[in-house]
Amino acid sequence: MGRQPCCDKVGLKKGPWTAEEDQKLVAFLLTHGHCCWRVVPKLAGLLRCGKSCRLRWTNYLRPDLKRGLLSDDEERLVIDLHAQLGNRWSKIAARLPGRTDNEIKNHWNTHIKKKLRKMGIDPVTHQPLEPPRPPPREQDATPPPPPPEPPEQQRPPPPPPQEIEESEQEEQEPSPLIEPHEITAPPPAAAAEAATSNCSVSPASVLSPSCSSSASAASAVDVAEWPEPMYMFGMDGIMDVGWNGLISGAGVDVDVDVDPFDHYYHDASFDDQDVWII
DNA sequence: AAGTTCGTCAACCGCCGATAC
DNA sequence: AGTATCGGCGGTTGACGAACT
Repeated sequence: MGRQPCCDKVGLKKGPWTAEEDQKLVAFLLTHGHCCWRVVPKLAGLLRCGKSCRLRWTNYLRPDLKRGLLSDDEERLVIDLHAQLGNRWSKIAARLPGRTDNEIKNHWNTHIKKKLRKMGIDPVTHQPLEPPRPPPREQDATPPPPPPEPPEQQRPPPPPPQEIEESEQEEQEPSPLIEPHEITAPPPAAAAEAATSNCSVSPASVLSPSCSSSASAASAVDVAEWPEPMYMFGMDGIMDVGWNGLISGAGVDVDVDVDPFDHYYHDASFDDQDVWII
């Protein structure tokens, strides 16, 4: 009955990821992509559950992550989108290329909330904050006070305006914005998303040998766009080791002449779909 | 200098819809 | 049709460093 169990949770490691674990996971996903997250940790030699691997990849290791503080423009966009969508962080993140829902959620809770309150704006309703009520008099304290505002997470998000609904319908439009042949070798992030809905990602489609030799395509990418992905490893050695070291360090037999991600050009004109062109 | 408080953010937890069996 | 798992999402936690006393 049903599927096979996700993973044997006994003996699995939890907590912060080590550089070695990052290396193994990145190397595996670069060479094999992922068919299903359940098997990734086993095949990559990690004592983690697939869920943890997916989280680590999507929130930290994905090469297309921007990282760093949100710009003012991004922050404004987050506020606008939050006013329309509420706490639907994944929807908001989908409209900010290179940002994760976790990152936006954290930024909202630690920065934007305070900022809005300082400006006299309720971060939940996006309406002006009510002026503070005068303290209740002694005799007023006896009856039970009216129920306080429910916690914000229990409140339903404001109804999204029509424009969002319409744009979301566009997102669900099955016809692709570009022809499939235009994407011959999606990067792991894209491959990962593709694999989510279709377990047919072949290793070659993620990092093909031809990919490593087509260094000319790297000219389409400003290498300066990738300092953060290097920073993302959070390990000092990676900056010196580079992708080759990263991969070979994990014992993966792949010849990578240059950064594998240099072969991809991220077309920022497609807001809702990360489109990668070689 | 030591102790305490505050802020940040990576990672976990639990839930839910979709889907495989 | 029913059950169990997967993948994804949002809320929360806890470790760590910075700022403050």
